[in-house]
Amino acid sequence: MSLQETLSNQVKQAVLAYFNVVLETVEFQATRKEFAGDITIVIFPMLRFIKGNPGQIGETIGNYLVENVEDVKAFNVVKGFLNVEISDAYYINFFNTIKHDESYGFVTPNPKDKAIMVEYSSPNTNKPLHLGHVRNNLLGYSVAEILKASGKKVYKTQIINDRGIHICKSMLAWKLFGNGETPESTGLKGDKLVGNYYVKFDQEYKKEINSLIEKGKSEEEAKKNAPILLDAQQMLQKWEAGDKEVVELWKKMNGWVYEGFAETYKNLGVDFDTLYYESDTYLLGKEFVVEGLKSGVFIQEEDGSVWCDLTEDGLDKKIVQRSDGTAVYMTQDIGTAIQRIKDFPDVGGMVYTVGNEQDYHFQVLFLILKKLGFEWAKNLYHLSYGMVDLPSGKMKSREGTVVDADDLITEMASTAKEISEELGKLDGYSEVEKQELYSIIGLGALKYYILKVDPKKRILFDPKESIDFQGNTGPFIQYTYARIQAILRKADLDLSANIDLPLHEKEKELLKQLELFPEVIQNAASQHSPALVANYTYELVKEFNSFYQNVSILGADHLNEKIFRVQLSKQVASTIKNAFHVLGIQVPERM
RNA sequence: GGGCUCUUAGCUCAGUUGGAUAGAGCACCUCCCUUCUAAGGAGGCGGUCAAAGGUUCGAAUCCUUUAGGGCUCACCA
Repeated sequence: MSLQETLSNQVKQAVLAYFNVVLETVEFQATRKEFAGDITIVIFPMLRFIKGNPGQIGETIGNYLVENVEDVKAFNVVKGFLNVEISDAYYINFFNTIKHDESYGFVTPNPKDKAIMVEYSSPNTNKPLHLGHVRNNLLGYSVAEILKASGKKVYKTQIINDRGIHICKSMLAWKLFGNGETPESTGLKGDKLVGNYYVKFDQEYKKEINSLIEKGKSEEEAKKNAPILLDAQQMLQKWEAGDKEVVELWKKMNGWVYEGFAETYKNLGVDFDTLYYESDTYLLGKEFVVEGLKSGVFIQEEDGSVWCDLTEDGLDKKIVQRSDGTAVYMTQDIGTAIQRIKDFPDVGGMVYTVGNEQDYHFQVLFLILKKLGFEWAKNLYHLSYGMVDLPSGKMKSREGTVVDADDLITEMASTAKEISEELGKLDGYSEVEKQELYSIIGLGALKYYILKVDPKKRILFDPKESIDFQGNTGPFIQYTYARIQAILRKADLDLSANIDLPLHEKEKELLKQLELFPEVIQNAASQHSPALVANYTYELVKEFNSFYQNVSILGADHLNEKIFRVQLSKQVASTIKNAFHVLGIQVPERM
């Protein structure tokens, strides 16, 4: 039984004994630092059931706790807050139970439990990944890792949008202007090369629109009838008809893009367990349109189009199949969800990492799947995240204001290099080791900067601030980890012993902070929020640095004290490592 | 216009079943390296929690209205 549960029970007993009242719940909070005590019991909510003044009630309960709970050492009451002091023995005992646990805070998955599939990234294959994708990837990956750490089996996946007019535009432009260029011939990453032709298409398209307007067409007409657009549309039709030449080109160019993406994913440190391609899934879902019609979930209009009427649920009517019988996005998503459950029967729920501009789409999708009667539909979650804005405003690919993912990663590492060289603490590191470290620090800065913000909120990405390495940043936390490693390298001690001695105030604060970690992981999992883990880690590290600066670890007066402090530092390092692991951030031995 | 959502220090953000004097970092100002890594620590400055009402012992947090941003309302994805 946890201390809080014990306290809760004892408070209830005290209230029953002294006031003859049965309490349902007891409200706890951490005692604020300006007051003596460790745990605070809030008296106010009890006033609804107990007549009397809060101070007196607090005194009564406090006395009862001191007498009946071994770990309660003392108490004080301030304005209806009962601050309870917990014995050092309790915290030392807690520490002894966790100090050899390298996976502290993590829960091992039960193989009998249902798995969760986490979808993230899901890019179009016509241009390189940018900062928006980076947020998506970091969030999706981290939430997947957090879910794993919380005791769930997880599959990471994505749906690659490899077909459609967008890729045909790149294909057409390459065919017209590419002169047979390849990644090999140009030295360009495949996704960059294909992206260049997407831009090229847009330029040509605009030229044609302008010349059509000059010839007297309206803007709308010009946009619809520009020859290059018509050609692209024709290409899409050919693709759908399975035209050999088009399909071959499509395969070739998508192949280039995949190679480019693979490199970016590798550099970003994200991975997938299974992949879905839109070209395989876009026709799925149509059979469920038939099912839905049979069961009355969908209705067919006279023109043949099929709709789902959600007006009773406060939503609109939504089309699920065009009048020509072809599938729309919604049809495909219905099919893909069902297909995934078929492919992975142990999956009991899914998380979709997709920007908040699609909130409505997912609301509708989940509702339709529920109406179609799928049991798992209630376990679908749209991990909706806010846009990434730049100080200059929104990112717009057409205006060239997007921040390229690869460039960003490179820049972060080179900034890390500059700062590291300036500080000059890496004597004895080989060039390879140094490069690896710069990458760890640069990525740490980037990932932490993005993940520390609540996913739901939009992010203002300030390049200058993102490469800040001081304060609430990834490198600050990595630095603390490296500092502890330096101590551990120097500490030639037997760390297996259980030490029992009075705690320094800073030691106690650290232990309290460590105690929170498992709960933080569980909360982060249920709320799908890496930000909770990031903010927790920052608090832990701040606490440690204060300890480090105020208390001598290796210079402790007594051997037992020294051993304990090294053990404590080691456990803090291990917890930093675990917390950062679920954020997808590595920790360095030195920096 | 309908729906959803956001607004907390100069800037970027915490603040999770409603609880004590609203907290951090950056920036600015003081101090602290012959002592375990100063990418650090100790402190200072800085607030009408967008505004106004309401609910109650108590509201940044819940409700209503208003103002200002964002997203969305396609036989696009």
